[in-house]
Amino acid sequence: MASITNFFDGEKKTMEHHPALASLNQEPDLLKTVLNKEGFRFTSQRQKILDLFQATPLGHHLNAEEIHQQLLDQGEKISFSTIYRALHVMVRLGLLQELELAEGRKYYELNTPFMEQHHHLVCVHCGEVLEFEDTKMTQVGHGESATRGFSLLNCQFTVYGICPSCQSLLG
Amino acid sequence: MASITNFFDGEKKTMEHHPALASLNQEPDLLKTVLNKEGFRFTSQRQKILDLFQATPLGHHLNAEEIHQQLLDQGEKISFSTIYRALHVMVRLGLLQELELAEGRKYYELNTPFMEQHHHLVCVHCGEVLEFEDTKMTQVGHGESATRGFSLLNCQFTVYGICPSCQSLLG
DNA sequence: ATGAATAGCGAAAATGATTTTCAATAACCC
DNA sequence: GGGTTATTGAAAATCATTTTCGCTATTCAT
Repeated sequence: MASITNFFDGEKKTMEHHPALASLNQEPDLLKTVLNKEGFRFTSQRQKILDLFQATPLGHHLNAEEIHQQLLDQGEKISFSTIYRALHVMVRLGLLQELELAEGRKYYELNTPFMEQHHHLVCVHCGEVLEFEDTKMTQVGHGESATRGFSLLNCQFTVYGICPSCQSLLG
Repeated sequence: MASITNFFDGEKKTMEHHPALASLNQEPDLLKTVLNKEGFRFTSQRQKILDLFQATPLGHHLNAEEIHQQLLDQGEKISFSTIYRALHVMVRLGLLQELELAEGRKYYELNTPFMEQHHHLVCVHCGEVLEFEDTKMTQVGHGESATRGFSLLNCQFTVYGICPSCQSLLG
C-alpha cells in the first residue's frame, strides 16, 4: 500500500491546491480553521512547522530531520513523532506536498496551485535539485488520469542526471 | 545523497538502454558478458533474479521481498543481502530500472529503450499501478536536462490518484 | 586446466527513517 | 469551567536496506 495512502484514506480529495494556501500568510489563524474543519486540532507545533516552510526559500525542500534541526536552532524543542504526524496531517489537508527524490527519505514543500506545479531535476551525484515548470506535464497527468477514470491527486515528474560540475569532477 | 548515487558513483552513464537488453532472451550468457565487462562476476543468483524479471508480466514491478518470496516458492534459497546487491549491480549496468512509487520501498523492472519509456499512474488507496507512454515526457526530460547541462540518466513521471473502484468504495 | 587473487555469498548484526505505544497534557465543544 | 479526546514527547518497535565477516566460487593468467 502506498504510504501516501494513509493521508487520504477514507475520502476523496481533488488536485486543486488548498484554497487556504493563497492567504496563509495574511490570515494568521487560517491553519486552525483548516485543521478544525477536518477534525484535527490546532497546536503550536503544527504552526511552527508550517511557519518553517513559509520561511524556506522556493526550491528548497525539507525532510523531517532538517525540520527538527531548524526548530532546535531557533530554540524550539519538538519530537520527531510530532514532526512526522504534523507532516502527514498537512499533506492530507493539501497544505504540503510529499516529494520522492530517490533518496532514502521523504522531502516536503508547500503545495502549489496545480497549474503552477513544478518538477525536479536531480543530480544523483551531489544531490542538487533544480526545479522547472512545464505545463505539458500537467496536461498529460490530467489527461491520463481522466482516461482511466482516476481522480487526480498529484503528479511528480523527476529527472535524474549528473550536473555539469559533477560531470567535470568525474572526468 | 541520492541513494541511486551509489549505483553510478565514479562514472558517467548515458540514458540509452543497455544494448544487451534486446537480446537477453536469445543469448543465454549475455548477463555474464555484461557483468564481466564492468568487473562484476556472473553468479547463478544474479541469473535467477534476472530470469524472474523476464518471467514477470509487463506492468508488474518487483521489490526485494517479492523476489525473495518468489525464489523461495520455486525452491531457490537466496539471502536478502544477495538480492539487494544484485539489484544495485543490475541498475548500475542498465539492465534494471529503479522505481519510486511513493511507498516505503523500492520497486524494480526491466529497463526499456529510452524512447519507449513508460510512466506510472498509481492508486494511492489500493496500490494499483497502471502504465502509460507519452513521448512528451521523454522530450521534456531531454530538453530540461540539456538546458541545464545535465547528462540524463533517467526520468520518472508518476501520477497519483484514486482509481474508479476505490472511488465508488469511498463514496 | 590449475591456482592465486578477490568478488560474491549467507547469516547475523547494524543502520536509518519512520511509526507506534502509552501516560500526561492541552484543544475543542457544550 | 469541565468532560472528551486528539496531540504530545520519550522510548520502544518496525521495516527496508546496508554492512560485516568468514567462507566459497568465479575469473584470469599461467
